[in-house]
Amino acid sequence: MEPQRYRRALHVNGQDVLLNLHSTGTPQQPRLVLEVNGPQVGAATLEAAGATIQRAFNLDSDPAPYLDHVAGEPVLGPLARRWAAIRPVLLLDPFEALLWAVLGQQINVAFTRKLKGVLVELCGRHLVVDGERWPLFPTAEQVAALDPAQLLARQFSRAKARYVLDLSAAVASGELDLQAIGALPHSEAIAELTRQRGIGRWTAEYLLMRVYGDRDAMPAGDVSLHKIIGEAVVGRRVTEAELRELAKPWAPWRGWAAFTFWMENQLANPRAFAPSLTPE
DNA sequence: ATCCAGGCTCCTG
DNA sequence: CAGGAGCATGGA
Repeated sequence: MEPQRYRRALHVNGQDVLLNLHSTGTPQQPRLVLEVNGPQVGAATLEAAGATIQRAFNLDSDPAPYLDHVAGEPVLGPLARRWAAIRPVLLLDPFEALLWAVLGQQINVAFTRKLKGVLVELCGRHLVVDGERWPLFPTAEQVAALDPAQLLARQFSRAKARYVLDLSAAVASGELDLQAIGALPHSEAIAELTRQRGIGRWTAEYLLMRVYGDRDAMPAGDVSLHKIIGEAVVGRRVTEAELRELAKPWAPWRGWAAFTFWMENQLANPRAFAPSLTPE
């Protein structure tokens, strides 16, 4: 196994820290080491960072029930086994994930990264560790304070600028409580999220899957899933309604099923979209 | 140029 | 309630 390292700045337990995750040990006995750097990192922050990483990398989840459930599926079964060692990775920060999802609506991933970079740049939040500057995703308050004209000048569409600013204001005011939504049952969480302008069903399901770890949440409106699952299972692109029907037997693992197809698709087509194996 | 991209809102029938 | 038009923007 190649040595892997993952580093990023994150707001944890009320403070900004730099997470440094790397693997050691052997392929037989792999071992993950997490370092947490920053000014005055206490035990509570260390613990919170550890819990965040453990959760985000799905380290405690057991793929066996998923594999069993789809074992009889002619297409998905073998694919799930192929990707059994790779668990769906969650996103670390709910607010960042929300804006990521909204930014990514109807545009390609490269451009989504660019737009996210604009927010980071305009707000300028960062952490300095050992003289090195690490960008931090802005707070909801910071984004809400931006002028729409700034965003329009930086390739945001009018709708996108509006969604981003309004949603940030809603999070800042507490009207949209991303933490509380994580405790709601699936359908209530979807309803709570889609109440906001700019969050449709795709975005809500995406967040359930990638932030809240709902293993059954599949963004069935996703055009990439229409193509890759449709072609893999019935030999042609399918509609959202067809995908929902086709995915029913995979419940309660539809989120993991989507992940499996995304991984497989990337193997076949390296330039295609796939969920990052490190939280973006 | 043309089509596509990890959709959403709003308006029809 | 389902379906679809219209929308904006950049990338290939």
